[in-house]
Amino acid sequence: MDLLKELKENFGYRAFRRGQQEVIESVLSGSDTLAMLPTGTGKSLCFQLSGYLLEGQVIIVSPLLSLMQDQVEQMKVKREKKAIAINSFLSFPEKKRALERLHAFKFIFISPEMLSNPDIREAVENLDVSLFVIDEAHCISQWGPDFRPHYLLLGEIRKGLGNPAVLALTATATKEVRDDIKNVLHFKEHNEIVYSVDRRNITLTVEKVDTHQGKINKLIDYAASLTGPGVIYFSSRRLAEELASLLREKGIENVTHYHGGMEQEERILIQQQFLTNKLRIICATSAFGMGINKENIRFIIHFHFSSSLEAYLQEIGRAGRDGNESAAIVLFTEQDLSLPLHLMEGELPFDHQIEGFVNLHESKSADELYSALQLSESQYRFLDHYVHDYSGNDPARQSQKIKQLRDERLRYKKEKLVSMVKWMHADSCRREGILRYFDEKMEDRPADCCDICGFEVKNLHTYETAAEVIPELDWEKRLEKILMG
DNA sequence: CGGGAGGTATTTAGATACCTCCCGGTGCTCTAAT
Repeated sequence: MDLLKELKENFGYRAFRRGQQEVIESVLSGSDTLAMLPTGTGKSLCFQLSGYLLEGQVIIVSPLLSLMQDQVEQMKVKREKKAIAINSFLSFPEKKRALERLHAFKFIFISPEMLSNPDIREAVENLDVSLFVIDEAHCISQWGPDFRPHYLLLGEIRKGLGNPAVLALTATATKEVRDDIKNVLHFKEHNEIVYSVDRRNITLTVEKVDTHQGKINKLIDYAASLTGPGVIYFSSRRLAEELASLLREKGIENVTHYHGGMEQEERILIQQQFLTNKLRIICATSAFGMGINKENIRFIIHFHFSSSLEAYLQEIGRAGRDGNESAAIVLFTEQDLSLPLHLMEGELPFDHQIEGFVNLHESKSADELYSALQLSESQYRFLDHYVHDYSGNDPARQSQKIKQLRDERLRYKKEKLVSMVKWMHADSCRREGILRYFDEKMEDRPADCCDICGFEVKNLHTYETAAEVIPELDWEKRLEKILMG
């Protein structure tokens, strides 16, 4: 088959980007495929073109509603009408109608939660699915075991679909995480297509500061002196808000905050304004990022460091997609370690909660369990998921098993955190450190590599400011469309 | 665990010092009430 010809006919492009052809060839050969391609490679083209060249339907599992809506919308702009997103944006009658005529669609976007619903499963199991795509597949490993356990059911769901070929797409996954993904999805004969995670145009800097106030002062300096669009990451919603308003008080314009506690509409609006250069700096929690396709982000500052090197790489990887020089700066104090540790521990159930749950879950409702054991949502989900795995055992044994699982998970997360902290404290090249973590070797050092290699932020090339504000997109209509489906 | 808010004591009427308490991220979906 002449893939180039198909590319030209279907998309009007004359050449593939790096990795795309290889992925499509693997998918068309019928093998399961795990593709790790750098951000901005055009991963969705891989499953779209493959879909056109295969007989049956394509199911795409996506972690975020906004991501799904966006992809469907983009496909519709390109005159692909046979794409639909099945999610909670649909009203009950809309959902019912969509399920009745699901066979009429070629590309079906869906969340792992929705896909686990028995009615939906029945509907999709009647389809003729030729490709099962998992977008942002690292979520399986990053979120599956506690935050979003439905990710762990995808292997079973695949079986129900008649074992179609799988395409798992991600930009950052260590070898360990890739193995995890393959296990959960029950990979059979497969190809792994892995490209380097190195982003040569992003310089890496870690700055140790003595106090919290010292970090704030540094942040103000950077926000005032760095040009171009940037994102500042925080691990607290309150601080993201406070620092955004402090920066505005200091005369820095077009700054706002963004986090998961805000209204969906407001979040979409901020993304749009950032994309069109009406906002320059976003003070955000980790909620900001996935699905942000902005070419000219010039800097990413971490006011709080990420809880793993993978997450860090995802976050800084949003900079410099246009290939121009960009900066990643971590500001840290030794005291910063307590917050992520605390968050990790609070996410999983404590001993007494495990024991209580094991004893009470059969006689009490979910609401009663929540209040009797003072459970958070993620603690409840963890317990609810694993209590069934050991239902044959006596309560003491059951509790012991669940505690073991919790300890393992906690250890796993702490190890990731420790790798991040060690990396920040290291006195050897930062780029080499990251590449080593991903089992890569550095071939060729870029000129502006990292602070250890002699790079100083003050020498950062002054960029052409993206002064040009992109003409008013009709965001209100867009917003309405996204919200109304 | 650390930072911020708010209260109290101290010392002398506005401000500082110290204590205690509280809070802290990521997203999906369903249901019930409006």
